[in-house]
Amino acid sequence: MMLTGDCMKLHKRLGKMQTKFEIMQKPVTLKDLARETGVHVSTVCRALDPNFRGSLSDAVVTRVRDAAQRMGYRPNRLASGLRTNRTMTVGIMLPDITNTLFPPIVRGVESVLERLGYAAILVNTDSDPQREERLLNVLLERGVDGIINAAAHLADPAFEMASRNIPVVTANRLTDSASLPSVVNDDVAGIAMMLQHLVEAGHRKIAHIAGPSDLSTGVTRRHAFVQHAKQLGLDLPEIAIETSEGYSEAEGRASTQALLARDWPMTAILCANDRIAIGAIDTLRAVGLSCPGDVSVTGFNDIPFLDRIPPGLTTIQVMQFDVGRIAAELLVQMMTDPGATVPSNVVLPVKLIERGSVAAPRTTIQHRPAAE
Amino acid sequence: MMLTGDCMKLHKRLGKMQTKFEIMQKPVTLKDLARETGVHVSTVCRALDPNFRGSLSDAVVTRVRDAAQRMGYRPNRLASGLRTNRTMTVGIMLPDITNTLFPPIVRGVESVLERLGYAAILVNTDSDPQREERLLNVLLERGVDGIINAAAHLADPAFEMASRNIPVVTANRLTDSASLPSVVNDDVAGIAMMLQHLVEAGHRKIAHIAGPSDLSTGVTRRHAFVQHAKQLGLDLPEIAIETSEGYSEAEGRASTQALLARDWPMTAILCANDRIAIGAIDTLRAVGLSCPGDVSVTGFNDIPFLDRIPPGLTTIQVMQFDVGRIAAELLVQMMTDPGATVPSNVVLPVKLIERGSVAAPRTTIQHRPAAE
DNA sequence: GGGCATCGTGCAAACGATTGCGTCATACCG
DNA sequence: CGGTATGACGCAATCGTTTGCACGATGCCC
Repeated sequence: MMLTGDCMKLHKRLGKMQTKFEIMQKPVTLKDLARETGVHVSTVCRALDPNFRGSLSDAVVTRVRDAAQRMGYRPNRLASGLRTNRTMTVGIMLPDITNTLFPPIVRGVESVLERLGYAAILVNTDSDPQREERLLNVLLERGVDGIINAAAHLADPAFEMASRNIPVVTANRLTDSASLPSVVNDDVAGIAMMLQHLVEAGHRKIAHIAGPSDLSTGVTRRHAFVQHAKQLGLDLPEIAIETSEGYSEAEGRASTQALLARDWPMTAILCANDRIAIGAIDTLRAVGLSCPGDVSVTGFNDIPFLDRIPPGLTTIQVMQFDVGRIAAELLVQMMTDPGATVPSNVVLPVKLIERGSVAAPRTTIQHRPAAE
Repeated sequence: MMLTGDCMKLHKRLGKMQTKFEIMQKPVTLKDLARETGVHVSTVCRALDPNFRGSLSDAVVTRVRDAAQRMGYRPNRLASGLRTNRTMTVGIMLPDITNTLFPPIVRGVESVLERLGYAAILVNTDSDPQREERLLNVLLERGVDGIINAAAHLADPAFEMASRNIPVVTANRLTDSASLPSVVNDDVAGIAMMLQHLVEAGHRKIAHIAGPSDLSTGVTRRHAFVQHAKQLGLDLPEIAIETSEGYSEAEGRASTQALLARDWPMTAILCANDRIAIGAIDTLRAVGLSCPGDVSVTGFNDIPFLDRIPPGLTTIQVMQFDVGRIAAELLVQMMTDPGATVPSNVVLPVKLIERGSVAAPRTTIQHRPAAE
């Protein structure tokens, strides 16, 4: 009877193993180490725990550790996580990793988490709230210890909910709720510097292509633009601002067409980010206007390779790696000491990078191409 | 006694909860659903299993599912994975996500895995074997069901080992061992096309900056270059080839300096990838040579924004998204049906993109800048 | 009407690691 | 020498799901 049972079991196991991974050896567990070293599995567990605050004889500890080393023991984080409720895994949520703005954030996050033994599950929301909610579940089902959200929308009910049960830090963007710790760039200062720069170059009629109005970067930069334009006493009619639906070259092109169609004699366009600015320059060129000859254009972020793309976009350099790094540091604090309330909102300094896309305005401004 | 124990427990639990996440409710489990619906937890489990092949009364199924919905049940993948040995999580290993070559691969992988309910743990090796081994452990400890390795070195003992116990597919690169399924671009065809293109433009003295010799892309492209150069009857001395240590602009600059120092009258440099090519053009310009006027330069991969960088690099377009997508499809096959031996090596077609960095060679070739 | 298949559920043992508590034995103190 | 503190370990429950098996009930056939 017993024999039969064992045979069956063995047979099945072989049946499974003989498929592809022939030499597949079962991973060694604490139980195996216990058998090998002749102590109880609980003792093995403690011997392997680097910060175990109890007492074990040195003999046992070294014996266990040697065995673990020798037999290639690899802790099973699933089991461990099930028991302790800590998986040493965090979630990173971002709009789209192919957007060059985000990889540095990821590396920044990893730069602090990896040392501490964390791994990161990465998900791309494509700015789709439905996907975002689904992916949030994907993370929670896997018991992540915390989440870094670089895809935050201003209104983000799912995350508001989640953040009640699990540490969440937003990176690069903010949520409406001030309760969420965040790490962002100094959008206000960046816009102020840029506007100042344009004015110093002689511009007085400056248009703005704003980012999406459901993103903090969109509204913050837009608001900063309006505020500082007023302070500087600039002429700022409604039609000087066009709000794009997304941070893409295509949106930049479309928005620029819209601006041009309005017949406002702008001499510069301050764009909410680099990709929009690139699109803007595309459209300017397409209608026969040159940048910076006819219209100056500025960006935001200073994405990679931007320095190599003519005419060289004058932009605001942000520290994306540090955004990720500091966000991770906050998250670690929250994860390790849930008691400490760490809801800080870190704002990182930015820097103006002058390139070739800004020049003094022409005395005679010719807005529509002659051909039209 | 029992009472005291319970009190203690309760006290502790409260102590933990009252910290930051006040309203933190315990996640609802199968047990909760069982209590709620009045059936056994095993029944609940089956009722929730979409492809359960047994029989359950419709009444119970709907009752359970309703309760699950209502109470916000979220399956615990840790527990599930512990029991079934399937975590619905895969590992993606790549050299560096900030290298724009890799994000599309990641999205390609996700495009197939996400639909099937998989999540991805992403790790960056920085091409450091030590890190690679450590990160491999990070993945295995978390019980990933499979690994997509886009950071493969030619000799990769760790992965050879791992691939005996768990499905592994290499993407974009190959390993020495033919046993690992892989998805790569047609490096040979790409180099052949490019060489042909240069020859048709009139070049006969073509140098090559090869990629690192521990990477399949490095040696494959180099080998293809040599083969086709011979076939085309080109003059190809040893000094026409410089092997770089990495796929970076800096390496491209250094290698180009080395080539220039050799006094071989090359009229074109075929670079192993775009970033090397960009570096090459940098150096040419630095010593007063123009591209394509004095020396034609070509790349490989067609990374984003390349079309916007002057003079417009003529390059080979690869389908990185599909590399990821197909690698994931292979992986899924291997994960779901370990019996089927799927070790195929998929090679994706490439395409020549003509831009401005290739021109006919000058009749009079002047190699060292006049100033030197 | 007895026997037998089938259906709908329950039972309980896993999976591997963690941890509060209990239990020895030794050491030490008065 | 009795008693107690302490050190070194074992015991067993627990985390949440899964799944082979058992078990009662119903239906069906001869």
